Amino acid sequence: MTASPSRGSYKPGRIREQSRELILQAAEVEFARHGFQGSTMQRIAEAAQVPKANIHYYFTNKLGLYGAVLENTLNLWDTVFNELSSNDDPADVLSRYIDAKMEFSRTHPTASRLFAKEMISGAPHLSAYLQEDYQLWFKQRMSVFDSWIKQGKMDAIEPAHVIFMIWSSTQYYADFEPQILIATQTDTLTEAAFQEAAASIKHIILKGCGIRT
Amino acid sequence: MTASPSRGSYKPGRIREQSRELILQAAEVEFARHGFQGSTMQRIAEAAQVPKANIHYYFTNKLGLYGAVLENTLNLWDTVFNELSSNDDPADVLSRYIDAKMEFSRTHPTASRLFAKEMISGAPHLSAYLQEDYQLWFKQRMSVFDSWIKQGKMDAIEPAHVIFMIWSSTQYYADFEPQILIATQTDTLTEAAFQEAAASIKHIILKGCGIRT
DNA sequence: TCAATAGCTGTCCAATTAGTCAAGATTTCA
DNA sequence: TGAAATCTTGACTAATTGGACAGCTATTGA
Repeated sequence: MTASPSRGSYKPGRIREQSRELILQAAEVEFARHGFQGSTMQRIAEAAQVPKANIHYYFTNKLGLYGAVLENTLNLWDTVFNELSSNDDPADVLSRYIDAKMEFSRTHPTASRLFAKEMISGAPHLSAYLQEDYQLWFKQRMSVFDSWIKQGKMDAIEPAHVIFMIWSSTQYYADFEPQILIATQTDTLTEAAFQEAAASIKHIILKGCGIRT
Repeated sequence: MTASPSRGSYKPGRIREQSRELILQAAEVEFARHGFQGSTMQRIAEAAQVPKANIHYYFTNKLGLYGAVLENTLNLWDTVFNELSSNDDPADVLSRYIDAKMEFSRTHPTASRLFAKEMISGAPHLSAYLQEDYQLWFKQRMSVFDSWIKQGKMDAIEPAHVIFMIWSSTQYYADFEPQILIATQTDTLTEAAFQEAAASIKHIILKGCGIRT
């Protein structure tokens, strides 16, 4: 609203994209750690190494910034969600999906944490995104499981719970990292540790669902 | 520091306990939903239906209140943690433990969420509690699993990952309730839903670990 | 009954922080 | 080059909020 482009035959600068991205990244880390209210524009500005007023040039207000971060993050999630494709071989599909989710936890822990915090807070800013598309996606995947059950390819377990188990166990390694580190008495989760965890999860889920590998 | 009991042969009132408890309960809900920074003393006061200044009479400051809430909560957790007793029958032990954890998620969702938020934030106020005792507990349970593996009572899976799977999947139904509600298109998680979830988790974990029931 | 102690709260204050703004610097392209 | 558009930022403001505190009421036990 500050400067409205009246009829300028101007170039929609690419500085814009760079600066926005820089700020968004800093904001994601800040929001994931301290939540919406707990984050300060000042700290985000410092992390992004720009003056605070510069953030307000690119984003209308704090909520707008938060929304932009959330949207950014949700696009990432979508990619991983859709990794759960339908296929005739449940062992193959679920293995891939668990690996993809686990890889996401490893490479995008802050995105996972941001999402988790939103959920725990009652998803006040997420409910808009998680409506019809999401429910459709969920229903479709459920029906794939159902068909596997009908074909005797897996045990008769309510598919929703299987999906929830995959989500929870994989996200745990991003969201609850401090607890894992303390419990296992290590100080970083290595890539090898993630692979070992993924292997364990795959073993338990597949075998636990009666899926032949 | 306001009124120091110099040498009063007085009775350490029981009003104290009541008021403290009232405030703690309101604070737990508030902190679980909005986190430490996001919570305001004013809102907690309103929820507890006491003037804000009254909270400051019982608790030194916001951090002190938060610490008290956290300590309260951790005592609850301990009880459930210790449900994982050692016993010769893994099916029995794990079944009971999963049920206990699930029951905790159902009856104490705010405690679960508070704990989760702390973890996701890097456990800044929790690290003190989660040191030696916790690590000892974890090691001991791990060795129980190891003995089961040695006795051929379960598959050779790194015990830590099994415990993490139990924790994550059971806590999920408290922490990520909004997501579950949206996905399953219901508006409350009934006791029956919890039992069904517990049954699924038990099926998958036990069978997945190769534990005979 | 009556101090002494414990419990309560309205009012105020200082610090933090989101957001504004206007002036200036830089970039773009005709 | 130059003027229009875009970008930058220091300084300021208003609102929120944690916390202090003095004076008050209620409870207790002798």
